[in-house]
Amino acid sequence: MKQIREAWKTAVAAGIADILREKGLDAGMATSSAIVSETPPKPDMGDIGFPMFAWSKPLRMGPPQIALLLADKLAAADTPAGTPKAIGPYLNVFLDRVSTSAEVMASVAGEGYGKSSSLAGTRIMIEFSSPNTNKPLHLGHLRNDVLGESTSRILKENGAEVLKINLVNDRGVHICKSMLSYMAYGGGRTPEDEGKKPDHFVGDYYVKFNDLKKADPQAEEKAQEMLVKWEASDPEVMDLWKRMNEWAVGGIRKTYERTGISFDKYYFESQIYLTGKEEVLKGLENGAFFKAEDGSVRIDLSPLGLEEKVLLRKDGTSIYMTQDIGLAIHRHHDWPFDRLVYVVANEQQYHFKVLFHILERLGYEWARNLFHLSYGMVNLPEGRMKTREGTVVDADALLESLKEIALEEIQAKGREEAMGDAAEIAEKIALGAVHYYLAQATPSKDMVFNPKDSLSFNGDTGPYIQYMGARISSLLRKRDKGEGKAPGGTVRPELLAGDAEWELVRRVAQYPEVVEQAGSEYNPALVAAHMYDLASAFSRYYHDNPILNCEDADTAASRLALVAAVRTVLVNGLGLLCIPFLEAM
RNA sequence: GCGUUCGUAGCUCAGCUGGAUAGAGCGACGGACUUCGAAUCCGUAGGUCGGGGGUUCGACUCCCUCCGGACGCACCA
Repeated sequence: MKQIREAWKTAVAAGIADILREKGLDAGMATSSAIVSETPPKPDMGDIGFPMFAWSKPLRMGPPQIALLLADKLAAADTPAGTPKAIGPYLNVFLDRVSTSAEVMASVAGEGYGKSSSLAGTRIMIEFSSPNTNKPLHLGHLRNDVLGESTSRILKENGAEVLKINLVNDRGVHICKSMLSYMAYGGGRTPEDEGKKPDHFVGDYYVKFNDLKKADPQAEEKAQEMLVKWEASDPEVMDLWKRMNEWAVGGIRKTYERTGISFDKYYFESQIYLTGKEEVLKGLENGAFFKAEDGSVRIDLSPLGLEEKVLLRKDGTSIYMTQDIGLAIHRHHDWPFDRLVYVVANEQQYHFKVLFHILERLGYEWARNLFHLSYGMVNLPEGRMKTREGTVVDADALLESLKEIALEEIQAKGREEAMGDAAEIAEKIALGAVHYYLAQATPSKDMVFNPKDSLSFNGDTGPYIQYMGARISSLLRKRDKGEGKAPGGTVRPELLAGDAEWELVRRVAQYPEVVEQAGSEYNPALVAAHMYDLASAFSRYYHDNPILNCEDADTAASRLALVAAVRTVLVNGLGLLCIPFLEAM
């Protein structure tokens, strides 16, 4: 589809250049990159649209006249297969359906439909999730995770070499709080003793710190003192810290396994929180930074229209920013990347703006290719999630409850026997529900997560798309068993040129362009939207047209091939979105 | 107060980078199972795109301003 589009752009450019020359004007401006193409709003208006407005001024003609003239020119010229037609101020192309269908079907049948080489040779590091080791993952992390994982997969699909990394926040005063609390109330018990998932076990003590504060007014200070001991590698503190961290990280990894999230490399703040100091001092030497009167090292951010920012305290200790400077440089040393993507909530926009500026100021070439994939908050229908009010949605509990509801639904429909392991399917439906819901929203915007809506099997949801995939799979299973009219039939592209079939062919054909755009914009929501469009187009087609049982063998074989192509796109696209594809549900 | 950002149908979201009558889903109302699984499909109602200016042949999209929400504005991470 992209090649076809590009070919037509070139043809249109040549046509415009012709007209320019005839008018004695400079034809140089009519390059194919100057030609805007779009998709007409309705299929009966054609397959590719070229608006003529922009040429109105140089040609001193009305757009409709240009379109007419151009249509004539192209009709006489050597163009790709298809028919150009002037429709108002647009020159629309009606593709040759038979040859296009044949081409599309052939390319879907090949390996890895949707892969492109648009990012070939690019090394991209992407950081996401970044959990704290004092509590389990919550709904906000799930959005982060699905964005990070999907974006990684989409970048890879476009040919990039991707390294997924997780920066675990395993140090700091908040970690000490759960440790203190455990010392007070834990009694040496382990997660196994209580039969709890270990990250929840740790998280519960973090919450209990509130009780401790009431019981011991010195609790906050004690946490600070413990942090000092930790930094001094006090053996007792380190011992407990290691034990609790293992619990927390172990539990969090279980959740990643469950949701299909993975990392190529883990970084732990405890190991790198001191880095960055040298780089800041280097920057001080070469004049990027300056020493303030109080002895702290700072940067002047007036080029950004901001105030100054401290990078090293007057006592020489480092801060969050220092650490991130060091870490970025360190990472580039570990794995020289062309781009680095940080999937971090939008509350840290200022931080990254400054960080990127600092790294550029330090003269790193790659600093211009750092990207903050900033995403909005996940709110609930009742409002914002608040830690203090206990309204934070726990990731594990959410998945569990969605799974249960899905299972009940399966039982209510009496589908258990038809699908083998009902619990496993229910789990995959729950995952599909959450991941689709989170991936479908534009990343940068805040969103409302409604658990009930996400699981609704009607409408724009993950389970709906999974269902359509299952229905196609069911048809194909039947074909393979020799049911229906297809046996002995031949796939013939001319049987895929009707309006109904063409609707599906077009959407299948558009998929690779969608993946490419999603990659260049770091936006999985584009893929999600296309999955829904395709699934619902299939559903309509399926409702209106017999597939397995249609009149003759050739038609049945052709339609089954078309529907199989739809299935391939669903399999590939859902894969990019971390949504399990289901053969039956 | 300053900065960033968002405001599209009752609700949740799209809107192809400035173009063809602003689109979906949910909810509401009304329809469709003797035929490939109805977890489905079809139809109806519902919008002065937060308000007001401006740029443009053309603005939901760009600029200004006001209103409203979110998030930032640490020598915390």
